[in-house]
Amino acid sequence: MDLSFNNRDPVYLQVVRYFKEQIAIGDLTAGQEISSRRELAGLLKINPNTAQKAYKEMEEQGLITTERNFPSRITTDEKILNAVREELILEAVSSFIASVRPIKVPLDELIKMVSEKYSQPGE
Amino acid sequence: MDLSFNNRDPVYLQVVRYFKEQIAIGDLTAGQEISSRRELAGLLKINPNTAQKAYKEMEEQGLITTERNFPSRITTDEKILNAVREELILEAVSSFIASVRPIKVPLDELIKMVSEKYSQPGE
DNA sequence: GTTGGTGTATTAATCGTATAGTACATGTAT
DNA sequence: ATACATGTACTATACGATTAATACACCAAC
Repeated sequence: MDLSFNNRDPVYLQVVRYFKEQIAIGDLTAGQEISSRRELAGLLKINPNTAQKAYKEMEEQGLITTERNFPSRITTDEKILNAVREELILEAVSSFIASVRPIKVPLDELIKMVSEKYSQPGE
Repeated sequence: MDLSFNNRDPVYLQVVRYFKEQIAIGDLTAGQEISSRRELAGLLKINPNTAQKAYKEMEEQGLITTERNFPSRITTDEKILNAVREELILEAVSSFIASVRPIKVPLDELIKMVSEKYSQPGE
């Protein structure tokens, strides 16, 4: 589990995002059991309450389910799972477009830069 | 001056970004006089200190210069001015790539979505 | 010299986030 | 039964960033 935090966004949201990415690429699949709050907190060296907040957020979004005091699981609702990938991509694209539109950059220049950067392994 | 704020990013940074965009598209040019802190604050309905913080940030980045208590001006350093556009675009592209790389989206899918979204007038 | 507009500096108040600490109910395993 | 791990809930605190409030120094114009 490699998760490097940035300072701007709330930690619990970065955790949520990490799980969404894992779902999007299929590393987390329907019904799969995930770490307990306390275990995750230990792994990421965050406070258990922060982990709890992240899980609660995911719960409200329907990404995970928890029955009684069993370890939480990824939802089995394929509809939700499939939507995650689309959601992440759409958000990224929308945000990108919004950033760049005011500057009136020609589309082909954008595409060229994206293509070059995307191939490069370096950051 | 149309600047709509979002709630996540600090206002003073959004102001800085706005000025950078104006510089990038040539609406603000070398040596041009800009609003005073208080005037800007009145226009945007923000606290004068927030305007001050934005201007101070721009000053530190060399975007504007202030002599004594004269109104601040856009720098005449063309080198800096030309770099602004590149900087904004590069930041946007880098951030976009960083968001999307973990999801392993095929490049052509990305390009397709960007192209479609960029043409659409709607948000 | 007084007024009013500059930029600047300092301090106070606000707010979201993160953390700490604790407690509780539930269920499993020994 | 006991011990332990689970999820959940609640309060309190700390901290940093942001914003607000105020005051000050400077200078031009009248």
